[in-house]
Amino acid sequence: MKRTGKKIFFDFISKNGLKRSRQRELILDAFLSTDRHMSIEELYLKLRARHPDIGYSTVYRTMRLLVESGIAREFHFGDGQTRFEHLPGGERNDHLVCTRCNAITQFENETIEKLQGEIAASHGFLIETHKLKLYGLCAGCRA
Amino acid sequence: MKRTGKKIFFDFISKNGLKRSRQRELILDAFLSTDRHMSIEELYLKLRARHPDIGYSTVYRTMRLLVESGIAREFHFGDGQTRFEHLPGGERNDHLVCTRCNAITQFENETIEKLQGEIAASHGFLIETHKLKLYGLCAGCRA
DNA sequence: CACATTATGATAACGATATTCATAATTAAA
DNA sequence: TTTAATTATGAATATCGTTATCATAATGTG
Repeated sequence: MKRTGKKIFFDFISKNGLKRSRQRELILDAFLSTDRHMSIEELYLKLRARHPDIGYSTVYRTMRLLVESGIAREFHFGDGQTRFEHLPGGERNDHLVCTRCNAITQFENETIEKLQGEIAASHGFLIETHKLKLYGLCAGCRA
Repeated sequence: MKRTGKKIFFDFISKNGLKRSRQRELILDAFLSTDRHMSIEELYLKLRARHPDIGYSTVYRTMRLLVESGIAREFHFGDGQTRFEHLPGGERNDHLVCTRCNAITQFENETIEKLQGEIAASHGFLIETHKLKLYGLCAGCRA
């Protein structure tokens, strides 16, 4: 159990009366072993290369569990597919999204977050989370 | 033609060899007469109350035209449904979204936008647009 | 007014996601 | 360790929002 993410997930599993399975571990590994924002289909194809017996539904179901357990987070970038990112290591809510090549870069900015808090407060609003996406052209695509 | 939005839309219609229709005008009116972020279904239900002969498909098609003509803009707030907002009067990219009652309030903040520009610049990124959503509890739901 | 064109509404198709169900795997108890 | 109860799986089907198809109706142009 080298990975923190794995520990969190399997703790979640046992805490909720669920069961460990080969598939869940494989899907978790596939998810943890990439830095990209993978969609279900991408994860499925990646997995199927080595494990042709894994079903599409299982990937869906397991990704839902990863979200519930708090180690993954859903993201929608507007292409109709749900994508997932790692959560441990702090929430990553802010992204630069290239409208040409779809490259996604994350950033964070304390000042912006502070301002968000002030804006919310002035509306009597209590922030749970936020999402900030800057759409445009990345350095590569501008060149 | 009292409304600016109407003029823009029907100019777009004739400029593109399309035709005016009773339905298009009704849908446009329904859209213009609300401040909320309406989904297709909500618009359809609102319309059907007075005009039971309007079809679902026509609402979809017309909303696409409103977006193309530049007077409406799509938004996704994570509930799986596309919602539309008025465009004239400046882009509105920043929202407070209540996770309990789904109320949506817009805001804008120059300082945040300036910081966005700086962040993008430091990545060699050219911003075309942005979306900022603060999720949490609105004043009403906190009480 | 005629005719060519576009719009309509109903229905079917669609893609992403969710659910069903019979079978298989896992865990807890004995 | 075998059993028994429970949960997980994969395949197929259903669902939801959205889009396309198609025959008919409305529009607008000459």
